[in-house]
Amino acid sequence: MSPQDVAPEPAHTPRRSKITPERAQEFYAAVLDMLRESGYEALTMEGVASRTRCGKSTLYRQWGSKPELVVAALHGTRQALLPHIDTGTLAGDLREAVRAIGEGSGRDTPLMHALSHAALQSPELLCALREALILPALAAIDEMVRRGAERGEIPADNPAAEFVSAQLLGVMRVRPLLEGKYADESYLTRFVENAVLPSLGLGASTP
Amino acid sequence: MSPQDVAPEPAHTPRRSKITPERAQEFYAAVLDMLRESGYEALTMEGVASRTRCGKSTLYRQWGSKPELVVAALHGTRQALLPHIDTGTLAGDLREAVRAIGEGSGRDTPLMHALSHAALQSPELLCALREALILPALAAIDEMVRRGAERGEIPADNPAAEFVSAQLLGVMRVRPLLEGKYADESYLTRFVENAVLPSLGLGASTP
DNA sequence: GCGTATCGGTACACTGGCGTATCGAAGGAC
DNA sequence: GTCCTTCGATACGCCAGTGTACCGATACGC
Repeated sequence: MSPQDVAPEPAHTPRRSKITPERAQEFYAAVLDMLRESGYEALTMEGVASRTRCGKSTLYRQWGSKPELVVAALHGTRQALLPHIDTGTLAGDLREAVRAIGEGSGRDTPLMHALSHAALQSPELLCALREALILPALAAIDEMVRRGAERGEIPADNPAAEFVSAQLLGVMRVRPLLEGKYADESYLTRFVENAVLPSLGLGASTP
Repeated sequence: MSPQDVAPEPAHTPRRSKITPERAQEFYAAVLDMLRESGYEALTMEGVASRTRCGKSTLYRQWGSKPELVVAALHGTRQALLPHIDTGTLAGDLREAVRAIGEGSGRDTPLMHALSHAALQSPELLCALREALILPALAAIDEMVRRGAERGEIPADNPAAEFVSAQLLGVMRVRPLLEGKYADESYLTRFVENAVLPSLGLGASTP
């Protein structure tokens, strides 16, 4: 993933011609990595410049300011938090979803943590965060629930249905405060088995 | 430089004698307020000094640094997020709890948001945050569940029991990202009715 | 090839917060 | 009433990050 390991030691950094889309992706990846590592406030333009081996002038020419760069990074790397999942049962879908989340918890969970407070104070940032990370995850989960209702696994008007995504995202966000570490697959799986599925009226032993 | 630029004090600020416990509470309250308003990173010693009308020297003499001041503020104002609640039924307790949380959501929810990311990078801060806010809330909720099991409302080994507090705290923390505003009483109540209680096997209509 | 636009890199002035030092003044002890 | 402590306030040096300006180098269009 990280392109920096293939740069052993050129005598001087090779000059670039223009900001190609591929090059922009490198910037975006660096920005998101730094956000995950240290948070929004600790992200600096100088840090981005030095990590990506570019001049600050390039950053300011292209994006203007740190908030704009972060928003662009979110929009520019809209990658699915959840892959497409369709196991045939709601319980299976949810189990697979938390497996995927736990597997990728080194990626999107820290990012949400890093941006959530900053986003509450910047409408643009909140909008970008929701579009890039939150709404896709919500949509994916709601789609699983919808299919489950369509198949008749749960009633179409199951009142717990609308809270499934909030439960999952919520527990992802609160676990670090309770346990000091991100929610892993094993915890999330137990949560789904023992809390989410029962709230929908599905027993823990449902296949 | 010249005394002409600011004349904010018609009356002279009354000198204080020493940092009495009451005075310390004023500092702590100011710190927590500023945390709620702007977050941990934006909190500055200079800001605290000017808001509390004290000299920076006083802050540094007394607390040494910003992290220590914040930790002291958390410890020094350990106020119950939840009042003591015992309505006689688990469902009643949980409904009352979310009512209290929703009512006080202008106080502790923003505080948790402000500190959660910083706490993940500072063990002392995480410890203080847990002791001051999180563990008391956890204990209160778990106590409700324990009493419910004792009364036979739910099985003693109900597997969903351990997730009740995580469900509640989690949804409190994720709501702003989904809806752009803190969880209010009405949302939390619907959540308890439609997700938490059903996950415990209690119907929504249980008194 | 050649010209030009853009790059990476650096220097600069500016800002804001940190932490220290110092000072006059007021409170409290006696 | 006097002395001594501690306060509030401010000035200072320091550092880090911002955003601009300028440079030589170089990839690309023609």
